[in-house]
Amino acid sequence: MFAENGYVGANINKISTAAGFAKGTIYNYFPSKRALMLALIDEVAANHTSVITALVDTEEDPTLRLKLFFEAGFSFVEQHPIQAQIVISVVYGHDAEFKQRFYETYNDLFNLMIDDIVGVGIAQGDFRSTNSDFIGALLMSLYLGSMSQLDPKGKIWLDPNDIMTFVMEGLGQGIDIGKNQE
Amino acid sequence: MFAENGYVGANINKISTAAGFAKGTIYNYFPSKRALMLALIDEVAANHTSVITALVDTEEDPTLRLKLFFEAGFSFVEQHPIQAQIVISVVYGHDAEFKQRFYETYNDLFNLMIDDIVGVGIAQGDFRSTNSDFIGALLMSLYLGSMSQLDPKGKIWLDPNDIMTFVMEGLGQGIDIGKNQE
Amino acid sequence: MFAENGYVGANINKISTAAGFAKGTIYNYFPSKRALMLALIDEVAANHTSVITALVDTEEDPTLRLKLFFEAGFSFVEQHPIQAQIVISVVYGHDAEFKQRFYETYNDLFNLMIDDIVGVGIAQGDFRSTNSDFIGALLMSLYLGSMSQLDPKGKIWLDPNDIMTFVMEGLGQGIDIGKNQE
Amino acid sequence: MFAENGYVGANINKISTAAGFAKGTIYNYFPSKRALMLALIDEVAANHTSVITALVDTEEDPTLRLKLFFEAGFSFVEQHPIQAQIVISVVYGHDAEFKQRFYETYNDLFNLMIDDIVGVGIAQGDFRSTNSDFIGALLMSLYLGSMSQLDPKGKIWLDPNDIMTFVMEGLGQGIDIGKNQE
DNA sequence: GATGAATGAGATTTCATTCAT
DNA sequence: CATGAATGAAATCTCATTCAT
Repeated sequence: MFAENGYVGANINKISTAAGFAKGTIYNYFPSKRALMLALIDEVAANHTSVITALVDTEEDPTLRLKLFFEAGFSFVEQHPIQAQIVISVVYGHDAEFKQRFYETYNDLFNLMIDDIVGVGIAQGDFRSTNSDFIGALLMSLYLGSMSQLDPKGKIWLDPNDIMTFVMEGLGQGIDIGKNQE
Repeated sequence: MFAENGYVGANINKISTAAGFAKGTIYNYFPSKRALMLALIDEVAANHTSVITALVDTEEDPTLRLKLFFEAGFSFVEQHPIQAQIVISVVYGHDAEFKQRFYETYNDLFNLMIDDIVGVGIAQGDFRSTNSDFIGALLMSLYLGSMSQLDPKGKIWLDPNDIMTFVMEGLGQGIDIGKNQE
Repeated sequence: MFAENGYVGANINKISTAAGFAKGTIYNYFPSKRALMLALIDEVAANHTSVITALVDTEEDPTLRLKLFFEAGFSFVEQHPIQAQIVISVVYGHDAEFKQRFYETYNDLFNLMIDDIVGVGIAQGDFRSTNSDFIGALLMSLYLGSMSQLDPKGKIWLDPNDIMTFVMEGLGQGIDIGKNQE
Repeated sequence: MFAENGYVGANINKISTAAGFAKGTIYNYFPSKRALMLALIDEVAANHTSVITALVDTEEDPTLRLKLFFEAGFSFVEQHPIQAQIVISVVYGHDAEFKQRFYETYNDLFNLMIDDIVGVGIAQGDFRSTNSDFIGALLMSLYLGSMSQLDPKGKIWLDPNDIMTFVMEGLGQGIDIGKNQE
């Protein structure tokens, strides 16, 4: 409900009914609609982070880790489009408290990208750049932007492989771009 | 108000008061809150499109035109952060009618990017890719994503020049990335 | 407007526009919407009353006068359906002030029917009844009821001649009923 | 409230307060003011129809059935003046949807009068006329017209017996008219 | 005298939240 | 522990009326 209609657009009554409970039951578990949304953000963040981290940690090479980050990320989006939509809703929404909660709960993921992948990659000379913060932020921005290009069935319009290729190219690898995009 | 709080969060009463009018006065000019929002989308689209088109049309070379697109785009965002926020609000929001209106009113800009810049650039061999649709969508996505990284003062977190450099690199030019990012 | 939508349903703005004036102009002539309606009731009453009285007064015999009353009445309704609708609106409406004004302004017509036609008719033995008030009220009720059976083109569904025949029969005359109704 | 002030004049806030509830409670049972009114029309129609039908069906002779129709009808009006006022409000009001609902829900009553009473009465030679539709419509019109002559206490100004006598006379019976009118 | 932009009281409707059962 | 009827603040929208031009 939150994913489909946004926080204000979501309706506690419909949420509870869809969940198979009565309206009041929600208030036995969450003190308010707002608290429910915050709990949801936490849950999504935990899932999202663990899926990506788990896969990224199977490799050590920064380039491979970066690829795995995007792969795991896009895979998460395709398999959990509703959770992804929640993220988009919060990131591009208007609620300061939700945004803050998002940045808090996704802190690990940002650090993974900026320090453990890009930072190490630059230090080892794998990536052409002197500024890991910029590159990290750019890549996260590109990732979030791609996520938001969901069609209703949760399929990302821009092919993940093509995006990765484009990114690798920008970071110094030479591969043909766009070949997977039909 | 729409920019700051989103469509649902905005309040007609506060909007009118902030504009120095009484509640009812708005309804002498717009039949509904929704119609006001649609008019706003149209106005922003017209401004946004004309600023970018005007600058892009001063050059003929696809590479230069692409640079000018981003320059004009980021310049518009920095000078009109509130209008930019409206765009973000619509693009990443939950209202289907607003989204459709956005895509209708921004049609020219999408065509400019995809056909007139990327399409021509690929045809001339300036850009390494065979798929102008993908590249065009990716670049528009990157542009919109960057726009949304506004801080409250309207300053984009990611430096426009760096983004352009990254893009040029991905498309086949060789310049150091991230040097302008402090 | 009042006829079509009722007093509350009528809109001062549309009224003035349809009249070819600006909204404010009405208030140069009438202190309020209510005053406008009251003036309208007076005007309709004057028309209505004078049309019926003029025709009824061309005869002296109560039976003929009663026939002329209905003839003139139905003729007025068919030629001025909108004015007739105003009358219905007031008589069957919910505004006490309007109703009172109606009974005041239609006082002459009620007296014409009850005293000058039915009263005289009973006194002369033309009508079988001992109660002119009842018969007068019944006939006025029947007249108003018939008036209200207007279709949008102002045509009364019940044929006036048939109603008159029915009435005459009830009052002691013998003519076939319903023959004019197709 | 609807009876007293008409549909537009009635106020949801006052309705709910008078009913001993808060404003919003009504909306737990009816989706809109309009839906509430339609439900009310249906309920009144069901009551009204069943009271009349039940009594009319105790006799077989058309003349007696016609008398019982008026008796039951006027009895209903005197015992449920507020429900009667609702009917008047709808029949002589300006809302097309309400009118249509009225004619739909009162269809059985119209058929009872036109086909089962007047039609049969004419066929059997009890009523002098060749047109059951006209007589039926006239009698329904007379009935509705009489109903609307309510004083605030629900007492009909025109005595039901007198109206019935008048009607019987018009249809071919010979009884003194108006003797019961005090 | 005509105008119509501005007004704001008041109406309907929504929905998060409470709480007695 | 679950329920859902009741609540009322708050939001959108209407429209008779005012008044400066």
